[in-house]
Amino acid sequence: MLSLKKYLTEGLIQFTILLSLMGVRLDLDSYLPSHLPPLHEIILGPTSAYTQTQFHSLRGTSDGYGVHPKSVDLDQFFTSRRLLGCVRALDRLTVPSTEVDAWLVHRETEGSVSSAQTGSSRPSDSPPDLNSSGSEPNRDGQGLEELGATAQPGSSDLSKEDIDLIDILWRQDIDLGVGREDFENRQQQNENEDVWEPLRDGAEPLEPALQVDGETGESIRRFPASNTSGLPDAEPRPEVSDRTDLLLSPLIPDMRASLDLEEQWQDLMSLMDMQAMEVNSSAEDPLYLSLDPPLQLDVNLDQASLPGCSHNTSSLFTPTLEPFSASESPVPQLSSHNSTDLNSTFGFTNLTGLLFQSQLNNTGNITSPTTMPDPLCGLLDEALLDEISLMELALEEGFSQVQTSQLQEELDSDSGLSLDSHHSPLSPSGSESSSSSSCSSSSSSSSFSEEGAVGYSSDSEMIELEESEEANDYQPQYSKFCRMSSQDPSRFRHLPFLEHVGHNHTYNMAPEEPEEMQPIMERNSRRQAGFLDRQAGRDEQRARAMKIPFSNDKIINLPVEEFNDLLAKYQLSEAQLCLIRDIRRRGKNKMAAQNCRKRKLDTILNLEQEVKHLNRERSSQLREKGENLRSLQRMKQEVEHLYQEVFSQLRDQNGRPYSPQQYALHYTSNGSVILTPRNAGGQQGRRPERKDRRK
DNA sequence: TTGAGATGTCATGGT
DNA sequence: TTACCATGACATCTC
Repeated sequence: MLSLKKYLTEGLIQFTILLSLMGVRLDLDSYLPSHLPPLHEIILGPTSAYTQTQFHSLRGTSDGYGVHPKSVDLDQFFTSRRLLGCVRALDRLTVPSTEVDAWLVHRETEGSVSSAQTGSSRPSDSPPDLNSSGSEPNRDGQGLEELGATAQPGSSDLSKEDIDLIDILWRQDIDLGVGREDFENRQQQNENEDVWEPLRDGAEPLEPALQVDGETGESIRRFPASNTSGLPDAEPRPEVSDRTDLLLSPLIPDMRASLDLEEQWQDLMSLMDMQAMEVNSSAEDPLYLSLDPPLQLDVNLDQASLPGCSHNTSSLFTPTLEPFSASESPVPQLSSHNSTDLNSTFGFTNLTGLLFQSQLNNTGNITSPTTMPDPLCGLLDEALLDEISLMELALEEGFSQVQTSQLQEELDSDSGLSLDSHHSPLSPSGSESSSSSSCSSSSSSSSFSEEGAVGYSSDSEMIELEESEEANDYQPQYSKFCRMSSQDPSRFRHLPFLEHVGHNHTYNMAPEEPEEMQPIMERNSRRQAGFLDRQAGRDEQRARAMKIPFSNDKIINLPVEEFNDLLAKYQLSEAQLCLIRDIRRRGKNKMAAQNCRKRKLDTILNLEQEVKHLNRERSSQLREKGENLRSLQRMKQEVEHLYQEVFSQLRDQNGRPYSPQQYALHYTSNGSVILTPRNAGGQQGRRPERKDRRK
């Protein structure tokens, strides 16, 4: 509407003057109603870009060959098919259909609209009523006729091509900042120089009038009106009615597919969440500690007696050293000093370190358990300790690159997420990166995969996803993620009803949308119409102005061999060749930029998911670490009590207990426990007492 | 009027 | 060398 106002307020008067100077009588008042499209659209005639041709209507009803190559629904169609395949492969989802709702709508309007069917299809023998569907009127001559304009093709001296050219030149002047005065002056100059005379008379000049494109600096060769192309017309433009029929052949509006897509997304995401939960639950499994081989005490039975070893576990976990502090026992209380000395005295594994350290902890002399030396390094399985230490290293000192890569592999295997993955299963449009590289090859072979399209964003998809976000609390990144998609229009060159859709860089909007989607759609429609009219339409206008005899889609998407062959078929000027190459370069780069940005979003989204996954895993491992530490502490206490119990029950040849100050039990590498005199540091090999004892 | 977001385009480097 | 792609940077536009 803004563009309409702009044209009405600024350009319409000038254009009226221009047309009046050329002898064309236009009833511009007929364009004033608010529901009419901008004037330039009316004059330029419809392209599939602006016409509500409802190409999306075939989506979901066929194999997609009815989808317009640049329709916003094409990517969604592919996405829907792929997701539907995934979901069906899971054999657990049933995709509900809203077909019944559509039928009810049809039933209500059945009496009033005799020719209309459910909205999922339109009879081919009944011409569609574009105006009644709320879409923009046909911008070709047909549209002019419907709007009551008197400048109909064939009824005026000016052909549609001339009107296009006039409009293009006028708009280029506006783009260059030429004011109204300048434009009027130029009009007068044109009138004086009779520049338009050949056009009006339809006489073909010997030399086509050359004009310099102020925007591109290129020379525009203008051809007479009688020859609409001025060049070998290898692609004759069809008549309006034929084109319209062809374009409107696949008219099956399909909101159901979009709704299905939302549901499929929800199910797919719930599945992925379930997988993530499984990963977490597996990671949270407690780490069971075991002693293997079992603690073994080798005590010399010849020199020691063992009067009844109590295995009362309650006593084992009593954090005191009552037996040692008994009054009748000659064993004095041990101090930390003794413990240190003992540990430093014996080079091999010393249980006294554990014993006395823990004892001191229990008596309150030593506070932190982390300061004590690892007393179980000889008792616990080394593999277990390695595992614990690795976890601590990972948790407290960060992941090393190797660990990160391992974790990455695990994450990839678990959730399918990858930092560098361009084929993330999360991606609604999957393998666009590889597809972009295969764009030309696919177009050359005229075969394509459903996910390999390269092209433009799907605005209706975005709208649907936004709607689904609001309704289903979708994660917003998914709409952002799905905002850009890829399509390759060249892959649909063989489709007959798309053959004439060559200048479409815009997106179709679904013609029959729910009422609640209308504001969003109108907003996006206005935005895209204005934006794409300037951006994507620029090259189209240039191509038309330069009389490029083939479509921009071909220019952009043809393989280089076919492209060169196409160029060789025509006698093109240098300016035309330059423009064609620019269009090709810009078009390819445009798609590349879209793919690049999509990859960025994919990467960001994947990283976001990965961070969440790592956070969950970190929490799980922290819990596991705490459990391990508690278990380790319990084992320390148990070993301590076992030591005390065994040591207190050892007797020498005289039946007296050994003094803890003079003897200590040591755990050797072969699993035996020996009793060693503390002052016999150089006599470690001597075993005064040895007692085999299975625990 | 300003800022954010989207998109197109150009330049550059890699393949 | 040429064509193509990826991407950073910038411009433009809309909201």
